[in-house]
Amino acid sequence: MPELPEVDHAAGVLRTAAVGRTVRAVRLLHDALKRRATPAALRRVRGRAVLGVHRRGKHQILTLDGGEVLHVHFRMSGDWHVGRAEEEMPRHARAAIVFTDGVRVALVDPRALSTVTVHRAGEFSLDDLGPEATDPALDAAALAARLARRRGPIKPALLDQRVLAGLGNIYAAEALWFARISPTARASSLDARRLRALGKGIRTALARAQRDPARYRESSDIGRFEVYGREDEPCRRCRTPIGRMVQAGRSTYFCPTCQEA
DNA sequence: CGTATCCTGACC
DNA sequence: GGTCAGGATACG
Repeated sequence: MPELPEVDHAAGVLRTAAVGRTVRAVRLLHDALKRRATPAALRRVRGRAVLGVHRRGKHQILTLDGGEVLHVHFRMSGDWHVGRAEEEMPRHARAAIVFTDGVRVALVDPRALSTVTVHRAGEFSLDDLGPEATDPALDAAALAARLARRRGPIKPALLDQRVLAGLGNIYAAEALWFARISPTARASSLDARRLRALGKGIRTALARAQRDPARYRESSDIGRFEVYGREDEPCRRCRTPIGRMVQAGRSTYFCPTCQEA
């Protein structure tokens, strides 16, 4: 269930499993994923060694020794399962990378919205992505520049990966709560003080999750988030019941009292 | 800018 | 049966 902390963790799992191994085959097991990569493209990665695994925003990038790139995005519900080729495929496996030594990394994704694509040497880029949400250089001035032309509300702007790479629906809400900024505040109208708070809020929200990677696996534990999913429960700062609204088709949770418009 | 769409599963 | 889900994108 991937937001940035989960993808970062998953990329580490993939790195451990894949780097230094040689691809025997990449298999796509669901029609939705097959639509994005031709059999010919998949054949091109056979026999290639994995040089590295990198994360950029919520993207995972495997670089191969022929310069090809295998690009994976989990979207809503992807995760890796590491096993061996002779084992039964896990439930909801939608793709698998099988290595020549028998190690198999399966992409488990109940909703089958993940993407796996193959790119020839030099033909892959993520140039449209904004700076990493976790980048310490993302100060008030940098945020102001990213948000200057966004006339709409701040919350949907934070979800736009061209503005910032890596922030998702949960941590956008969390960051705004930490920064005490209303999700409806106009993005381009935030003053320097609130931009500083926002930068800090983004880092606080993400760092908290990154710090204890085990915690993200527990789906129902109380206290995992400050506002996300807490509609009608008391705000942890001011006890006002947390509100919920829909912005750009996504749920936004917020405190109507201590997050200023 | 918001909305619809891709998918499946969990829950009411 | 309907609603919702942690993402991205095509479209109006």
